[in-house]
Amino acid sequence: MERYNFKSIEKKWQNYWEEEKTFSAKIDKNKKKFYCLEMFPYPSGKIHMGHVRNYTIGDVLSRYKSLQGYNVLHPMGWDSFGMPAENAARQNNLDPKLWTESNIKNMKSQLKKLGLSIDWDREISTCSEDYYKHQQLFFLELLEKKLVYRKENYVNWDPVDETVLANEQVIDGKGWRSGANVERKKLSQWFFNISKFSQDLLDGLDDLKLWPNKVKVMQKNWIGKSFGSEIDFKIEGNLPVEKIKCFTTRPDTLFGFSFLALSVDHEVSDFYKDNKDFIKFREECSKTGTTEEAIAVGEKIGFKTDLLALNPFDPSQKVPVYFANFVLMDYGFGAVFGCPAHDQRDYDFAKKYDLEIKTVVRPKDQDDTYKVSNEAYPGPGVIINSDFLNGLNAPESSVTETIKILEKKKIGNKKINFRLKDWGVSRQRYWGCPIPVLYDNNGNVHPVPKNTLPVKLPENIDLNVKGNPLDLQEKWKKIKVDGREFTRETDTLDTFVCSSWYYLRFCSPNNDNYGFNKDEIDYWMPVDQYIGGVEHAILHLLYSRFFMRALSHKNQDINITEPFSGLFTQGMVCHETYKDDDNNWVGPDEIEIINGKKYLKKDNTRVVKVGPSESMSKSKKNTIDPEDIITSYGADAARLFILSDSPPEKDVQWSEEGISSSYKFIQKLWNLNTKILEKIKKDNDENEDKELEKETNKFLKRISENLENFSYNKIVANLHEIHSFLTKSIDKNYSKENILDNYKKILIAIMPIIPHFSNECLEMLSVRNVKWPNYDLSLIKENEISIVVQINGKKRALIKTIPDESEENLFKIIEKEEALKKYIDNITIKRKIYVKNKLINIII
RNA sequence: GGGCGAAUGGCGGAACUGGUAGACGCGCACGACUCAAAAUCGUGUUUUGUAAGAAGUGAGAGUUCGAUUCUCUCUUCGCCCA
Repeated sequence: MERYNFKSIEKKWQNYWEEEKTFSAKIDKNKKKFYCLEMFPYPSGKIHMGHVRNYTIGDVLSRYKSLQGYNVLHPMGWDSFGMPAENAARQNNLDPKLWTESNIKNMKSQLKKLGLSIDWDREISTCSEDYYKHQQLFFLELLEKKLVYRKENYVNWDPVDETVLANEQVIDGKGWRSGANVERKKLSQWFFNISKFSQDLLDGLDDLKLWPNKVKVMQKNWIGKSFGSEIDFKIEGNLPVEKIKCFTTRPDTLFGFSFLALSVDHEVSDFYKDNKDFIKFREECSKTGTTEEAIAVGEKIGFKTDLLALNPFDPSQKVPVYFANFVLMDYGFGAVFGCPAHDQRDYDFAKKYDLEIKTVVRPKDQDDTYKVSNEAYPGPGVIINSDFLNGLNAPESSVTETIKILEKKKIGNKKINFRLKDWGVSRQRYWGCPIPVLYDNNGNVHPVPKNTLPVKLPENIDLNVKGNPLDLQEKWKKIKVDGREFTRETDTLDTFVCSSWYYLRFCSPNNDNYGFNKDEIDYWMPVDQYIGGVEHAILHLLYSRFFMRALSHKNQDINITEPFSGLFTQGMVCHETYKDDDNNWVGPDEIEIINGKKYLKKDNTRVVKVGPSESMSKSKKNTIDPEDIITSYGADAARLFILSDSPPEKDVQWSEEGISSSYKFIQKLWNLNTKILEKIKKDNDENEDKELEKETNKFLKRISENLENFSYNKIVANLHEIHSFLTKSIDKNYSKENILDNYKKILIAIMPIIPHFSNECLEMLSVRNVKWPNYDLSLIKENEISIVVQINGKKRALIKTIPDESEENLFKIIEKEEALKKYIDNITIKRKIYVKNKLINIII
């Protein structure tokens, strides 16, 4: 029997698809559209298994929808701006553009080898001028709509590299590359006003029925709506400060007030800017870092001011005002009131500085003498020791009641606060989209005239410099407009901006005068199914949702607010980890298996330590190169295996045994195909067709359902089952016509999973222009079914009968059943529970 | 610390709205082919027991004729936020 030559067959079909432009998408208003999008990759140089999984899942869906008759848009592009290119270029003295372009070329050819149904004519790359010029125009439009603004903000500053670091580039307070202690520095930066849409972004989540709940919960928490009040505290002391505004979610605990805490960046700090102790304290604070985690874990420290704050409900109660390291300027107003009894952070602070701890909430099961001890009590209960608030249920009615009183007395207001902060988009980097803004000699902002866009990145420049290379490009920076001199903005945009609208560009990749074309986005948008890693659950997805709103803001031409109506987040690809005796990581390709034990390949004597399966990463050396896999086993085998072992939303474990078994299975399918072809050649008009029809339709039903639910791992199981059925029954007397008809349907149904194999076999049967085979429920109907007989809930027998049998008839059969006699003969039956076509439970 | 989720054979995982637990695959064992091995094919494979049977879905309780599925408590793990 001839072996399946995946190399030539896969190549053949990939060429065919390319030449025929099989996956080219065109608007056809008579057809229902389906926009399937996977998160586009960063062109790092090579695809990894995560890509294989992501794009295989999307490809299965695209091909399935296409077979069902949808007009499918399935594009691919490159998220090609960003740090790695700049770093690589710096290290090897290369041009980031050339580096990126050559990576794209390589990865594109690798993706093609996977046999993906992508419309490559729509390929886009965010670092190309054709892309970023539209982004610059959007920026200016947002500037006009006042959705972009400039403000001073603290950043992580690396004094050695003279550069701004992202939070994840700060490791233990040190720069990831230089190792220098990171400083806080105030810089003027560009911001997108995402917080303007906080409520809308939150409300929009309810309409996203096809999003995983966990992602919606994560976004909801990130937006972080909290309900409370702002309160003005009167201040006494020797400084010209009359009052300080605070935000709190627990105004009902005001009687437990024992200090007021300010951020070191609060305006009151101006009075202390020359105070040596305060300067020292502020330095101390910057060491603990500004992340919420660092603050929660770190020691709470304070600096006592000369001010006293008055309790608005009882002005005779005066408490000290502190600067404290756990108060952030960008939360509320940079000021919080401390209630140690009912907030652990405040409790720790009060203990340290020996401040009063007054209990004002008691748990429901305690009486009014209850006193907080050892730790704060933040839970629900009843208000005590609080004058006119006593007896209220906390926090439900107590918070709203307190706010009412505050408003009546004009000392506070109801206030909704959001955790979501405006999006800082300035990056002091070369390899990004230039921000199209100019400064005149007085530092005033002017948009770059739209007709002069794009602002192109200067090429062939020296990247081995400290700080932002663009800052040193004097020639590029200086520009004359209408005779006036200006200086260019040298910051570039966060790469998340590029990925916030690329889904629109795919609808009209060649539209030259604007980022997209209205008719085209009206037809294709929104994305019906977006697929990608859960690591983008918050930022990328939220930014994209914001960007769609920002574009349609004050623009009646665009009536899309949610870019992605369906979302699927796939799990990671994992692999066993290995270490040698010296605890060095060892890669799978450095290992040899002898008698079931894993040895180091190079000396064959030392056994490696097998560690847990972890997500593939270069540092742990547990990566598998997809290209090697495709070369040795073929794209269909790779696709089949990446889908087979786990549900797509969970992590999958890559294994040598697994991929090899998928490879063998395709060989088995091929052998079966050969047998079926022989069978079809022979005339045979005898008739055992019913069973074949039934099994085929059962298979089609299962595979259709599993495709709809993303249960792709179960599809692989279905495939094994139908293979096993056909292998066992191929020698039966099926008529030629029937076997052809059913086998054809099976081949079409497996096309989304293993498209090269399926197309090849269909071609051998001269089948073209295929449609998704719908199943026929009437053919699946069984004429004999098994019913479980339970005695007191325990399974005792299985009896065969016809469907929908009456309880009486069924019981007649049961009485005759030998195995059951010992249980029911001469015994009174208390009760019978009959679940039609499933089971009968006899209670004795 | 808070939120969300998960826990099923040696392993990955099935089990529709409560109704035959362990589909399918891997691994393993045995057999066939072979001088032999690999490949391939076949059979078996939750545990225990010769068997009939009994036990069994992280632990403990509850609801129910019946619980992997629902409720509560706990343990462990994962992810996110801190």
